[in-house]
Amino acid sequence: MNRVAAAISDPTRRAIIDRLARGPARISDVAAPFAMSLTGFCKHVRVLERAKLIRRTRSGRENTLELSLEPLREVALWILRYEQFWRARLDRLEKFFANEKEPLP
Amino acid sequence: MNRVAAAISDPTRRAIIDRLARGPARISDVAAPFAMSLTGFCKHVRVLERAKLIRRTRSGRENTLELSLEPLREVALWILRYEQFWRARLDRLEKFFANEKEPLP
DNA sequence: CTTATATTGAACCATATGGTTCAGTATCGA
DNA sequence: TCGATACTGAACCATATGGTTCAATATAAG
Repeated sequence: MNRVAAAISDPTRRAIIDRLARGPARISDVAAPFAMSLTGFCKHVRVLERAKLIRRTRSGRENTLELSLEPLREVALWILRYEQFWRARLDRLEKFFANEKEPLP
Repeated sequence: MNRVAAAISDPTRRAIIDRLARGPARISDVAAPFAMSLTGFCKHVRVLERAKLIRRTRSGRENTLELSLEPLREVALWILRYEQFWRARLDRLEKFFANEKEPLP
């Protein structure tokens, strides 16, 4: 989980994850909103890929990125071991999510 | 939450958190099990301190470290947004299968 | 007062991160 | 075929991380 926690420590990469949570997309399309060179952007993609948080599908010259949230589970589980320290807050959080109709931003 | 996620991406620092979850302790005592110089260990403490995951109380020459799990909440919250996403997908999938005439393969 | 204990600072090293630019490759469309 | 599009690699830079050793400081204990 080292690479996963490190991966989500960067706001650009969290934004990439947020974007891909709405569905798979090409690198260029995901990169478009970022004020950064495409080369720099690709480095973030590499970091997410090494953390297994995204899968890449090459078809021709296009690279389609797809989110794989599985590795986040381990980090969540580690943090939730301390659940007892803030159980009340977590309960409220769960209720909040339970009442949401659209879970994603 | 950048510093927090980065802080927990290192196994030594996660072990420090695990140790301090059992109660406050002096730096030397926390450091003892680690095959590492005390100076090196103190650097990890600094990282955790900047992430506000531990508080330090100086009394004389001793530094007592105390855990503050609060900052982890933001990371947990961010991940749990997707936990909900998994559940929502699963729910939809279950409904889909529930309406199928053919049983599951 | 002297010495041992607890911790920090400074300097150093290797590697990773987050970014750039420029050049190259591969492929799609006209 | 030719040019535009979609990336990727190489080289570079600054800073952070994870570690070391040796020296310094502060304080507690004898």
